[in-house]
Amino acid sequence: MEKVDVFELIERMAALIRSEERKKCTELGLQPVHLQVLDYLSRCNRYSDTPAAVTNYLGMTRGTVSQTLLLLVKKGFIKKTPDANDRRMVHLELLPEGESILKQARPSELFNQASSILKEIDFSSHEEVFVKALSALQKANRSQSFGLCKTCKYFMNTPEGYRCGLTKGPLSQSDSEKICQEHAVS
Amino acid sequence: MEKVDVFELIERMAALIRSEERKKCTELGLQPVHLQVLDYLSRCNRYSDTPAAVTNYLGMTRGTVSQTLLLLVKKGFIKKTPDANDRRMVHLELLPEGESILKQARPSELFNQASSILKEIDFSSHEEVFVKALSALQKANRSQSFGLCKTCKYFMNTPEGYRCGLTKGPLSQSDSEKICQEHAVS
DNA sequence: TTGCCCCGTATCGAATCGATACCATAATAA
DNA sequence: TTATTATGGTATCGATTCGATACGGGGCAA
Repeated sequence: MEKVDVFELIERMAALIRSEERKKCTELGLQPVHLQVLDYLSRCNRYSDTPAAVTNYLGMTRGTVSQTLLLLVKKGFIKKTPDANDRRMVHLELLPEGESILKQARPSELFNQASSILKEIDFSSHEEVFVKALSALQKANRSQSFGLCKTCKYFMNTPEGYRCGLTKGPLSQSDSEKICQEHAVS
Repeated sequence: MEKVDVFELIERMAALIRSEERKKCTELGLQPVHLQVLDYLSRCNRYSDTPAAVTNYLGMTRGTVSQTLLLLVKKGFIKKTPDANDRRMVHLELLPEGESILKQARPSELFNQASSILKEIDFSSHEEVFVKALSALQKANRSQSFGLCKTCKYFMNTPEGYRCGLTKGPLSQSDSEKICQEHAVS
């Protein structure tokens, strides 16, 4: 765990997943936060299915959470039921419609593609698993044509230095390690 | 890669990182999207440092991106420079202030803690690396007291079934695998 | 030149979000 | 018991964000 920072890799994967989710969200007419709330509600038990817990977990204010929940109720994704013992409290419950939206929003094709890419790879070390997992995600995401410059099929290593075969422009070491929009896999 | 879904684990880690970032964001008076833009700009080369690329990458509309960039310029985080050849285009550049904010917003303590936890663990299989990485993240995040019920120090396995030592309430199998707000590590 | 496409911006309206104030209930103290 | 404080949730307002639409200006091809 010394050469590569595993959590740096995880953060990169998280960013990739985030932007994928964002696209799904706009398709479904939701904000990313709404999905996060639904996701949380799908994974909490009866001690943590309250607005206050959502507030703590997501780091929003109570007022904002209250409104978000109002919206989710109005859309029919969740249900509120008062607590039997403490009448200040409210329990939240994910309705089938909410689960369905959640399932739609999950970038499952991306994951499936990435999984099958990952399956065919042999690993020599544990850090490598993360490296390969990230690159599998990036490959699976290639439809959007974003990726690291030096993994692009137009990337050329000439005697005069790195060069982009598409634009013919020279590339610095730093360039080659950054994201390019024109990224293509061979 | 059959028993546990690696990307399911990654998604969970992503969610954890997201909520951590959100907290940092509100502290810094920014929206999560702004950080995502800054992060992108720190990792793109001269073929992808334009508003259009940001638009594609984050899945927002051009108008929204334009406004976001306006705000980031006003705050002194980025700089715009027109393209020399194509005068329709604009190149974006992260300023030192922007890099500094980005560095502040990154949940580095969380990662450091998680890393050191992870370092002391032996792995028997490659999938296990992901399982342990998630649990390391959760442990490092314990200050917020969220975590899986069955990993809590109050979790009890009695002859009559699972039970919460804090509330004395019985727990179903499903309960025990969900997030609890009162989660504590021993 | 004309027409067309692309990049970026401006504007408007709907929605989100945080701050503040507020109400109801519970827990605690007097 | 009553008073006080703490807690969980809501309502309202203003600032901000975001998407839709329209627009201007530059490149490109016929």
